[in-house]
Amino acid sequence: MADKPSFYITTPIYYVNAAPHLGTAYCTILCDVMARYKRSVGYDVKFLTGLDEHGEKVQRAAEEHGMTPQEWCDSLAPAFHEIWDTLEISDDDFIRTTEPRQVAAVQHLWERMRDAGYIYKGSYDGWYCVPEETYFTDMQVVKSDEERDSVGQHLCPDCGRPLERVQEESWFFKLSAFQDRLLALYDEHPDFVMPDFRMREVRSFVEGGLRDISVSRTSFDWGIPVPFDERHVTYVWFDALLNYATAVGFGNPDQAEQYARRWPAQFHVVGKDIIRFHCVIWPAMLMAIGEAVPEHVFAHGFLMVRDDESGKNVKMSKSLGNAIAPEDVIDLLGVEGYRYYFMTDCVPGEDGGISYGRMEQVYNADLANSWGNLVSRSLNMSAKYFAGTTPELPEGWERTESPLRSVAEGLVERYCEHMDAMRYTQAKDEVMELVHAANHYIEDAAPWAVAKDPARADELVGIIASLLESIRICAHLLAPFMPETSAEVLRRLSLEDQVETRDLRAACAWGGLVGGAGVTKGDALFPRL
RNA sequence: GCCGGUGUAGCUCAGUUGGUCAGAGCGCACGGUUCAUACCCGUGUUGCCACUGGUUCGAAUCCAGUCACCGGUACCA
Repeated sequence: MADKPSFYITTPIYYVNAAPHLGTAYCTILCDVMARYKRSVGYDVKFLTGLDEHGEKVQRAAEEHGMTPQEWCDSLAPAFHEIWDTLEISDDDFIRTTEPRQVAAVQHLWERMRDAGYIYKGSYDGWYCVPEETYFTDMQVVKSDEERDSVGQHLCPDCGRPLERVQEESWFFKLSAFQDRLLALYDEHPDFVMPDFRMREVRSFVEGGLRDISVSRTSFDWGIPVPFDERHVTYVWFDALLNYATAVGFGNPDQAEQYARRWPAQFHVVGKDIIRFHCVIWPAMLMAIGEAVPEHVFAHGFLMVRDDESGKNVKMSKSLGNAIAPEDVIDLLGVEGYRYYFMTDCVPGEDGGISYGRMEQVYNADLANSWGNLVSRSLNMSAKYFAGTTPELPEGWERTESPLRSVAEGLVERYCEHMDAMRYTQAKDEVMELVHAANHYIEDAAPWAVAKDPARADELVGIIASLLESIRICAHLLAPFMPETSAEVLRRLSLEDQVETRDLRAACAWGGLVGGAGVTKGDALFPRL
């Protein structure tokens, strides 16, 4: 275990009040594919996801339901575990910010921050909407006033009623002190923020100057108490962001070894709406207490609903009635089709235009017609021509020339290069090239004709063997996207012992097929829609 | 307003440092085939490479301007 390099990847912690939706699932699957891929190339992976359970909104929702905040959170958490199980998410840890480990870590952070001198007490000024019981910042108010042409009136952005000016004592984090160090970080690590256009956005934001941020509240109490000022509870940044460090033992002497091994994280995958917290505030917090900053923050785009008629992308929303739920997609494509569609048809980093029409297209073209049918026709022929088994392989068969062998040459290297950079669409294209080549090869080689001529028996062995070998390799490469389908394909080739790969390059070397082994044709992997 | 980006076949997009760069996949049309999930294979798809100027022997590829669209512009997990 310890001899393998560590790879630590995280999703954001999702806000417990909102049920898991297509966007959170998308982000989590992005991470899962990376986690599975990294395991297959030999990393000791830790994949973390979890829930953000503190805050005023949770407290209020709990009261409305006649529960304590903790009871309320406990009642919502199972929905997340369920959907992640359904979607084959292979998380190694699931953190909830109400857990003792998080409370201890956050309080430890406060002490370290205070000792380092980056915390001071000040006053948080803002606007409060009494009927809505919500706070707004100056910026939010000004922006909404500009939008509705009511400048100077200070109306609630949500309900439009007049706001009250409020002042609240608060602890502040000296974010302003980190401008230069953040810019230096961006210079030294241009891929700290990915994709690169997000890096430019972050940089120009920081170049514009930084303000200190309020990190505690006294107006509600559902939060982690500030250890040296019990009237205050921790506000989102210090609580939520720290979860990534907490989960690997930050501030816990009993877990010093794990922390040393796991931190810093390799990847934080986040939505583009929260990059500032991850790319500015979070590294500044870590710098303040002298801890290492994460290697990469990857910002994914939003899923937009694409109108197949007009070609326009529209935001998903309940009011527009165009929202798509994970369950809807599962019903249409199945879990593996779901994962494949979102991972290979949306460019990570950019907004994805999704539609049911497109889902069907991709599923039928790639999964049913190309990949599924290739497996089907190949296994069928092997079983038919070789009495229910793979052909007996002559000594050194893997060294004989074959059109498919040359397509497979270097494939795993090209694939890995793309996967490492989260270019899933391109990694998939590489694999599909072999799938298409194999389908093409069947046409050229016409094994059904060869099979009719006993004198060409050796030729038939070569054809079927290279087909099955190509399928075996594709199954390995598609496994991060569709783990169960790949496992099933390998099982049908009697290669169940290859399912848990720890050395993908070796697994994808030409020649891993076992001859004379049972072949199961089985049902269609992806029935056409 | 300011900063950044994009504009290439019906759709999604590739096109490195300017000279087979006019491409791929999907969709669609037609033809062929049968091992297979009515699949697969082949052929085709009449594109002012947004517009206008400029640099150059030569630009989708460099420069300037115009138009259109998108993202960012601090407390939204």
